[in-house]
Amino acid sequence: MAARPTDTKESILRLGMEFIQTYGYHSFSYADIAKELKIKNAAVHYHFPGKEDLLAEIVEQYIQRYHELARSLEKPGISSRQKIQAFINRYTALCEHGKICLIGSVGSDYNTLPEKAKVKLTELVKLVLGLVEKVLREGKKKGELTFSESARIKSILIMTNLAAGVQLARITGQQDYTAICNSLMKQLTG
Amino acid sequence: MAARPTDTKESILRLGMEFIQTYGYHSFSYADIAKELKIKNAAVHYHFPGKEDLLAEIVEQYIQRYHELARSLEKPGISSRQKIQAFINRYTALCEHGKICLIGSVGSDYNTLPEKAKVKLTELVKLVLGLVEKVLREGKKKGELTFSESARIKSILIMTNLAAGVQLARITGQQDYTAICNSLMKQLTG
DNA sequence: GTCTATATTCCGATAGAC
DNA sequence: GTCTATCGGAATATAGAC
Repeated sequence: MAARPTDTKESILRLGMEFIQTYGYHSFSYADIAKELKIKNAAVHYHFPGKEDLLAEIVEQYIQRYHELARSLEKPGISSRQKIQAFINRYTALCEHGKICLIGSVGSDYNTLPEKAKVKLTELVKLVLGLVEKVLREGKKKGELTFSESARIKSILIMTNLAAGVQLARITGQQDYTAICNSLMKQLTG
Repeated sequence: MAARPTDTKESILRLGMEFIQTYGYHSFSYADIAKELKIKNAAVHYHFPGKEDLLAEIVEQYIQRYHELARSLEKPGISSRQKIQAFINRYTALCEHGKICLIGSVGSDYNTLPEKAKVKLTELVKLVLGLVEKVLREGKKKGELTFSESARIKSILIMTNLAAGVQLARITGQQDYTAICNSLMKQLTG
């Protein structure tokens, strides 16, 4: 099934991410991953000795993806509105597959997480909030975005709307999430 | 330990609620409850045959508490501002104990919930959103609250800010949650 | 209503062969 | 790098005595 040596490891990470966003960290097992990849329990343990090692690398991968998003948005010619939209689009993609964001999923389990994962999760949240805050501050300065709160507070408001919004979508339907997105963009771009 | 027959059942419900809000539905066991109440595993099963029965009753209890809140806010002489504050205060109380709201906790586990709990959770969310929406609509009509969105959308925005806000507080600290509350009240009451 | 005792299943994890 | 085999532990749950 796996040709190059790293293929299996990458597949495990991908599946782990998917399971966490779909079912939650405590609701999938190494057996679930092994079955899906048509390998055995022990093979998963070879790549990630403990489940907490897998979790830490999944959160780390999410961090790297946000660094990549930040870099891609630094290219010239992208409006602040487009940058905010790119951020929102990440949540929309999750929503359309019945998933929730990693922060919301793992965050709900915060008090049961191994210390290593707690630290990485905090790093991730600060990264995301910082990214949004920067876009907001620049957008306001350039006159492309309008909001009355501080950029810091506004980034928290937006992120909490989206993170809880994708969770709400699974309970009451996707139209509530769509309404959140429309409202956020309308607030910011008048 | 338990004098009246219903004491144990009430204690189990109370502990179950606390565990769900602190650790999550999949991270506590009947053994945890039994140990805390100094009874045995089997005694918990007597009151709630399956864990999903316990979950359903906990969500139902939460529904009843919101009905009580709704009734208490119908008394005359309470301003719309005070009603919103009463709603926010529920989240603040959770936050101060490192807990998150039932909706956010169980909502993260949505795809793994028994059908009975899913139905009750949907009922709970609609109840809470409806309650906030009503207060917003009346407050706007009376000139006590200001917002540009529809009351329905605004209720969703407020609820998602609070639900995710208490989760964020465990990760990055309580000051972010406090900032959310201050911002929400400032938005609504100018 | 609570107990002892136990059945069943699953999970995370490891040893050692290939 | 993956396998077979297995261990220890925990969780949900039930039978039957008190």
